[in-house]
Amino acid sequence: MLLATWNVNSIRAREERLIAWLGRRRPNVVCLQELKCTDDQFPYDAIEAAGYRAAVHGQKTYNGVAILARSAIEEVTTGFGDGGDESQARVISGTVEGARIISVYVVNGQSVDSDKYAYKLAWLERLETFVATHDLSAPLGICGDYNIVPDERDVENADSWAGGVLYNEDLSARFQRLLDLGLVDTFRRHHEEGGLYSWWDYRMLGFPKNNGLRIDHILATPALANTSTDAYVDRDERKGQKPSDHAPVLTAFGP
DNA sequence: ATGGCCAATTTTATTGGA
Repeated sequence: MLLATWNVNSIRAREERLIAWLGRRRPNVVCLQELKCTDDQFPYDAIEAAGYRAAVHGQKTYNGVAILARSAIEEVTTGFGDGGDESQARVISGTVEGARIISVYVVNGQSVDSDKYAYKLAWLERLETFVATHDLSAPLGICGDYNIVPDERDVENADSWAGGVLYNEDLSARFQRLLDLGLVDTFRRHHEEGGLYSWWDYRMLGFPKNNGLRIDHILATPALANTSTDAYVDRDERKGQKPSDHAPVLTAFGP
């Protein structure tokens, strides 16, 4: 099973590229983030024509997450369901081919002294609790834009990012806590080296200079992760006309 | 040393992204 995650930065702006990419890569399951559209604006027809089902949790202007799959997506739920704030569409879950799949769009945080960063930290607490409510002995993939740089290998210019809302010791510790629950960073399982990123700033020649961050992650329970055979960033999707500022990250599982 | 983006909406500016 080929599992992908991609922050498309507006699915309407990216529709043409997304459809072409689905046709080329044919992933079994795709977790999308930053749809930036409501459910009724979602391009269901084009995605269906490409051979995919879609479970969508949209929102006007901001956020929005989805799961695409070539087979049925069952038991779809949205949000954390923990009684907390569900006003931002950042989580959708579904079961595909016997694996529970969760698409997450973690809060960015804007600046460390902002209310948004406080919300990010509280949201990450909820994510940790949410993960722990699952059967972690079963196949589970939690994929998305985590807005966390796990460690120094995952940032090109560490000095300029250190202490910010994406890269600091507290966030790295929080990411590690997710791994300590039993999740595996499937990309890291196949790449111990640094310098491999999933996001590059549109500005200041970020991509040509490889001034990037690895913030999009496919985490999986051992039942799934132990079967992974390959993981990679599809850097070609950051090139050419109208790219998202994120490239897709993919992990292949199974025999 | 600095600039150099993109998308949606509130649109000829503002907000947010990372």
